[in-house]
Amino acid sequence: MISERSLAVLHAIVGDYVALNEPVGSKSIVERHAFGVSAATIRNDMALLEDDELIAQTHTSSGRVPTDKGYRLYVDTLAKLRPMTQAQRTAIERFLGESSDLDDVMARTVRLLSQLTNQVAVVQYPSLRSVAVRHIDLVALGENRVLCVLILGNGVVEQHTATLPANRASEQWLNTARERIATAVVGQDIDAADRGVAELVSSVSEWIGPADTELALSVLSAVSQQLQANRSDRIAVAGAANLTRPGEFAGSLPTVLEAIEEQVTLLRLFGELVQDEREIAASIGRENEAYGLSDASIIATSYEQLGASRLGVLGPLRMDYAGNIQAVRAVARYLNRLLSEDR
Amino acid sequence: MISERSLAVLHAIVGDYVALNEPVGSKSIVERHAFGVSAATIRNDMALLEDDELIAQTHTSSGRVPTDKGYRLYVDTLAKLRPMTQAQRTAIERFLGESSDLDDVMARTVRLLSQLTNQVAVVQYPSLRSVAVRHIDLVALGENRVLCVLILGNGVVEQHTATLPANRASEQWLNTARERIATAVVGQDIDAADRGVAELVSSVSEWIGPADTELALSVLSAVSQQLQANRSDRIAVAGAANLTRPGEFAGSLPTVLEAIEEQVTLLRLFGELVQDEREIAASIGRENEAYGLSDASIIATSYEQLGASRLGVLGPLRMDYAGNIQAVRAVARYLNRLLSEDR
DNA sequence: ACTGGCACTCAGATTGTTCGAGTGCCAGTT
DNA sequence: AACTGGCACTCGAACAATCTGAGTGCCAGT
Repeated sequence: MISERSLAVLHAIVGDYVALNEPVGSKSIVERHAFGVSAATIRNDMALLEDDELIAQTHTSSGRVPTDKGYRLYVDTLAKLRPMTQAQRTAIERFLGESSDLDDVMARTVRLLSQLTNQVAVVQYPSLRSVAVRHIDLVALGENRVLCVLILGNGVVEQHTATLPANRASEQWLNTARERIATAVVGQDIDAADRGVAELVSSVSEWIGPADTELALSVLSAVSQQLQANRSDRIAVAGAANLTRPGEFAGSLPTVLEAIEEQVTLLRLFGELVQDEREIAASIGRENEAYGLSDASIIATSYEQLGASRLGVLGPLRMDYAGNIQAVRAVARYLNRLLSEDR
Repeated sequence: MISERSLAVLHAIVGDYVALNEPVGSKSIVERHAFGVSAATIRNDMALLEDDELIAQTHTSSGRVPTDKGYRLYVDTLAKLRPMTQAQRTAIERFLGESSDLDDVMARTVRLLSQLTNQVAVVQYPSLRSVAVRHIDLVALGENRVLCVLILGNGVVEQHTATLPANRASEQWLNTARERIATAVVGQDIDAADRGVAELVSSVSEWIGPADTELALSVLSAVSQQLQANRSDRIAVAGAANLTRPGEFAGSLPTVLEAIEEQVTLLRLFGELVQDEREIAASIGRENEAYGLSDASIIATSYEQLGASRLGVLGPLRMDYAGNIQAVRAVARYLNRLLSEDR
């Protein structure tokens, strides 16, 4: 088992290393922290920590550096979170106030988070699953295309075009179809709406002439497809420039940039990471190996009461975990308030 | 004036430097290119080129490297464009085929361009100015908010929420308003539609009870605002990882990443760059100084017949201009076809 | 107008040397 | 048993000295 003081030493090492970006040695620890013991004693503790693979030396004889495992233990034993600085608070406050459409809110939020943490910030768009369909529209579009527009309770507008089979849909035909679908769908949440559409499909011949079943089916399938592909799988990213801070992602920068651009990766990662709603989750170094992000740490949480959407930051192993956790939590809380109040 | 052969030497230097990423010397030129003359002669030509500041040496005695001005002349005198490789052709062909909504098309196009060029690709969303309004909708949204949805001829859906003054709009009231606005707007192009709305505003008291003028005005202003803020000012970016190719953007990487993220910058740059419709434009090195992109070159063109929208690539000074120009042109042409055919 | 030859320059690689922060270990102290 | 001081040792970083070779400018000769 790890002694009380050894753990304190670990914390000191992580702290100093994050602050100074240099391997930290026994001597500098006694200087910078008021342990009541000598350097030699610290060295012994450090030897223990090294046995447990919590810290490592870059080469024989030079200060220690936390390992992934060390960071992990550090985060897990992180008790007191530093309160946010005044600057951070006012930044969030000032950011409050005007909000207009969802895209705007997302863009600003992600930028805010990135500035607060000086890392890459990632915000997933709110999930739509639990939100009601407010309006549906079918608009004829050129030859044989129909545009389905879905307006959701939280102000999100979904669009999708469906290609129709040969026989064209008249304006009037579209009107009846729209009406019919609307009654089955409006006011329902996404899942219920989809079930409603499914019923329409099964009873299609009852409400439409047999000649047009094919037409109706293709429209319905488009609507259903659109309901299912609820676009909560969009994300906003900001602060990529922070990755270039010298010495951070030396070799793996391209990989990280690719991962960020490849939104699917991020979505999977976030999805897997944030399992328990409401909790802050961290994934450190090689824990992200599967996503090619072994050199990065991710701090994330979910931000809708209902939980399906995520936000977080991505940064180097050597990051200010305490501060970033705090910032992620604050922004999530703030976004919760903004989204619920506002709609 | 510059001699025929000197120009050829410049082309050789640019070509070799782009290919090898090493300053190129007189000797290596005679080896790699079939000039019928000796190294010493080449040296004389190079001295001339250097007098004209078209090439420079990194230090006394070591090969020459093109200057910004050299690249510029190179691009301007680029006559024969290498035909696209077979691989590139098939990539574009394969990419053809399924297209669904605009977001998808943009995402795929930008990725395609990035892969073809191995640079950062930028595609501005199609401009909406010249496109007809196909449908307009007003949807009551919570307490005192109204969501305006605008569907345009090219399949783009615009959304915007308007906050109403105290007196709420009934569902029925919205219906009449919608109808009225629709007749003024549907079928018009954006500009005409905006004029239509302006007329409605000036004659508002005629078609609405005086009690509701305030209400009507706020809705109309929202619609107008939305028409004006035609969102052609969105852009899609891909291939940021290409910036990390070793040795390319050594110091300026953060700046470049910031510029890419700051879409406003890119939009301005593109806007200024592509003046003549249909033409390929290039901006090299310090020509981009105003945007903090002195280390980058941009190759861009416009891609809608009507010209307001742009696409292009951004890369290091030392890039394959001929190939990239070719790729940009091909993708623009392709996108033209796709967008016009399809809608 | 072009060429061959020659002296000169200079970045980059290679090697050697020194310096010092940091370590492990052990005998001694509390 | 826990801590401390001391000591020999290690090894990267920093610096200096040296060497190498690609490349140049220039000039006399074809």
